[in-house]
Amino acid sequence: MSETPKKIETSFYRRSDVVQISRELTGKVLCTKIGDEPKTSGIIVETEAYCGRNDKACHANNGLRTERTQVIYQPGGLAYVYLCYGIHHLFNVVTNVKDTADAILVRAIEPLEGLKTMKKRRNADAVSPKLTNGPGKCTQALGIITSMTGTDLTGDTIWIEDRAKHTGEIVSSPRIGVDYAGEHAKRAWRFSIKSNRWVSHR
DNA sequence: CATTTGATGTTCT
DNA sequence: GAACATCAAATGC
Repeated sequence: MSETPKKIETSFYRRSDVVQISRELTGKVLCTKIGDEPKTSGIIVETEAYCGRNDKACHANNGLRTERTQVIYQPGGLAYVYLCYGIHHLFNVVTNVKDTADAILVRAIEPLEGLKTMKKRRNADAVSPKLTNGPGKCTQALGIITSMTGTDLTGDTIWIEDRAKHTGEIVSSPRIGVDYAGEHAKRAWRFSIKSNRWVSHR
């Protein structure tokens, strides 16, 4: 009667509606297995959608194609990890087909497996919301770093599982930290699980 | 409590 | 040289 963890496959990521995928991603389980360390995982409780076309908040807005953003143009199902403010590694899921620059930022998770390892990586002595309730904290707890950009999410380093687990109502709200995007910053493309204590707050 | 500020490094102009 | 999808510690009530 165990739940059968099912790894999400490529077809899930390659659909065209990044906002819809972003919504569906909440409640799924993000997992990592880095080197010899134990598997770590957590329920995705907060995501944000970024669309390459006509979205100023996206790094690859308006066809901007650089060394950093090229992975977003790859077919869906890859990881896009980049360094923010010189310190934090932010993890995104690349979606849609080749040459379309859509991606989803994972902003917060609810710790599930490998708690001891995550605490060690975060240099924390207790499991509390502080452990993973922000995009930079998630990646640190899961051991994700920028060199993992381009990692295939159907591989055995970073992947996402679909467990039919009850989570909660999904609510949408404006994206965070993208005020520079003008009108586009107001788009309600952030999805989170209602009343979940692991969701980030501003 | 709320608000401010320093840390930090890669990317792009 | 400026900007940046952030965090934690310090300061001000």
